Amino acid sequence: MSNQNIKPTEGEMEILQVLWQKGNATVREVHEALNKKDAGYTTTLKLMQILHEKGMVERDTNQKTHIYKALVSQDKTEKQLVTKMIDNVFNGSAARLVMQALGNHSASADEIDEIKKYLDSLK
Amino acid sequence: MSNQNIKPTEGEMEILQVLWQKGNATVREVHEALNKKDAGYTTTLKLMQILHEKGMVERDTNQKTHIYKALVSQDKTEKQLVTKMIDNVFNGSAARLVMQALGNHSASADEIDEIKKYLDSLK
DNA sequence: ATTTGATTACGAAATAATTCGTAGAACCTG
DNA sequence: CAGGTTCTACGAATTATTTCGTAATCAAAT
Repeated sequence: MSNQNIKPTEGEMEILQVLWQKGNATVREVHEALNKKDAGYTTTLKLMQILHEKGMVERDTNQKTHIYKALVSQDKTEKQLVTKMIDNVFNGSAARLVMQALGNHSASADEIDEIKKYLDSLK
Repeated sequence: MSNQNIKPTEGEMEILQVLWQKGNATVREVHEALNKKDAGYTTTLKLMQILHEKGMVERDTNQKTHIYKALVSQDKTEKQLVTKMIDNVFNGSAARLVMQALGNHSASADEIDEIKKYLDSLK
């Protein structure tokens, strides 16, 4: 099976998102992107090192300051998390998740149209 | 603020779901409903006791065998989890979550119809 | 060359979550 | 009532996750 089990923790997810958004980045860049009052620099560093151990990111160590890049795809990771939530929370019903997501959250009229179009394209 | 912060852990969620489904239940009933190879009876018990400490379930202790019942609403809990995922994983876009959930093939044709109806009802 | 500042490595503390062992109480059944 | 079973309580072990302190390394600047 070529299926690596992607299961980033919450802290790891925060970092992955910065990497997905920036393409690649140094520890400092990531750390500043998530300017959380709580965590220190070495905390971010450590998490990124763990991500590297786990094979979820790669890094270029040619320079003193390493440059990180996500190896796991955003799409696959999101899918995995969503699937897990559908199973764990919504008893396997994607529809229930969708309705819960739309019922509360300010889904704008635009978003709703977008989703409709998407549904039609699924058929 | 009347907003209790519902943040069940994964293990707690499993139990809550059984309680939501059954209405109320003993520890044994819950434990058997989730017949996981891994966990022993007292593990389930402990988790339910923790849920009780945290105020997420109530229990009737008149009989030797206690009867548990969820206090937090399924709807609110699901909403909270979904909202958190939208924020943490999808940068605030409910639409992105929805599409990810539907793109999955986990949605049947029936479900898709249901969602369409729901969207129409939204205005 | 020496200092200063930024970086990585790494272990370990702190926190959170799960799992289990054991003791004692309550309830049968004979 | 004695023995066996089921239950709760509770502490503690285990595992996972996050956070930090410190040392070593490197680079830049004086």
